[in-house]
Amino acid sequence: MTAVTVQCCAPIAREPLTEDDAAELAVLLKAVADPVRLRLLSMIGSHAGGEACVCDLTAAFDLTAPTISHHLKVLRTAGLIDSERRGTWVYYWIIPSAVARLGELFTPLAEPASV
Amino acid sequence: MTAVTVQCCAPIAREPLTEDDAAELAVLLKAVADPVRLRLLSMIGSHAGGEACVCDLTAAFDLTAPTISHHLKVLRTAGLIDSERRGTWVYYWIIPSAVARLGELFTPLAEPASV
DNA sequence: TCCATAATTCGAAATCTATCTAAATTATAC
DNA sequence: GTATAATTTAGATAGATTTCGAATTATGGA
Repeated sequence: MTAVTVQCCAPIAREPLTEDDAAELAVLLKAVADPVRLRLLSMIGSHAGGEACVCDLTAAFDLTAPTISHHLKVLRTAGLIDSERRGTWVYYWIIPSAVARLGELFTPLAEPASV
Repeated sequence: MTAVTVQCCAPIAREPLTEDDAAELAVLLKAVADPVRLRLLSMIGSHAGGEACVCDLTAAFDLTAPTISHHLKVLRTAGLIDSERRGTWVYYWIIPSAVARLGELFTPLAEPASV
């Protein structure tokens, strides 16, 4: 036998969020609620080797370097990505646990009761 | 034996999002990237009976009725909640599949390889 | 039919966000 | 030193967002 668990509801729907928790969560969600940042996140995450050079990222958009830099900083401040300089270039990678935490907010806690 | 699955990565990080997909997703994420709407969503979802009256929701905030109405409309337009008038009052409930879809974006597809 | 209440819609004000240009700054390689 | 990659800063602008008060719609009861 496997799952005794009950498909309840996303953590966000189990009990009302406090005002403070909601404010904090909104900051995290705002970080990903932008088309450019979503693409940056997915480009970084899907890049070979798990990391991407800013030079590649900037080249993929029709935006200036300062603008890309700004978006990367928003993602970084939110704790979703991290970076390191190696020689001339700066590389970014995803922090999987942070992204997973986002997912857990909306995902039912338990597996569906075995069908 | 249970899981042969590999913990890969969130769908968002498997391959780069197209510009169109990113734009569409951003709309959905923007809907939840607001403290008031997050609280509304969690209040509706955690309310006894699975639905909540606008009158209860409005009373819980220090905001006017039109403002709450606006936020409910954003959530509704995003497909996250639905509503029905019953007599004098209007009731809202969560659309679980829509909320779950949000979660799936950031959740690793597979269970962790059995430890 | 008229009135009171619940909720939404409308229109406007204040604020925030994304983006640019341009310039300055930092770090590294040659 | 000089060139390149990237970030930061400042100021500017266009557009989106949050919020309100007033007007509107829908319903139930006197």
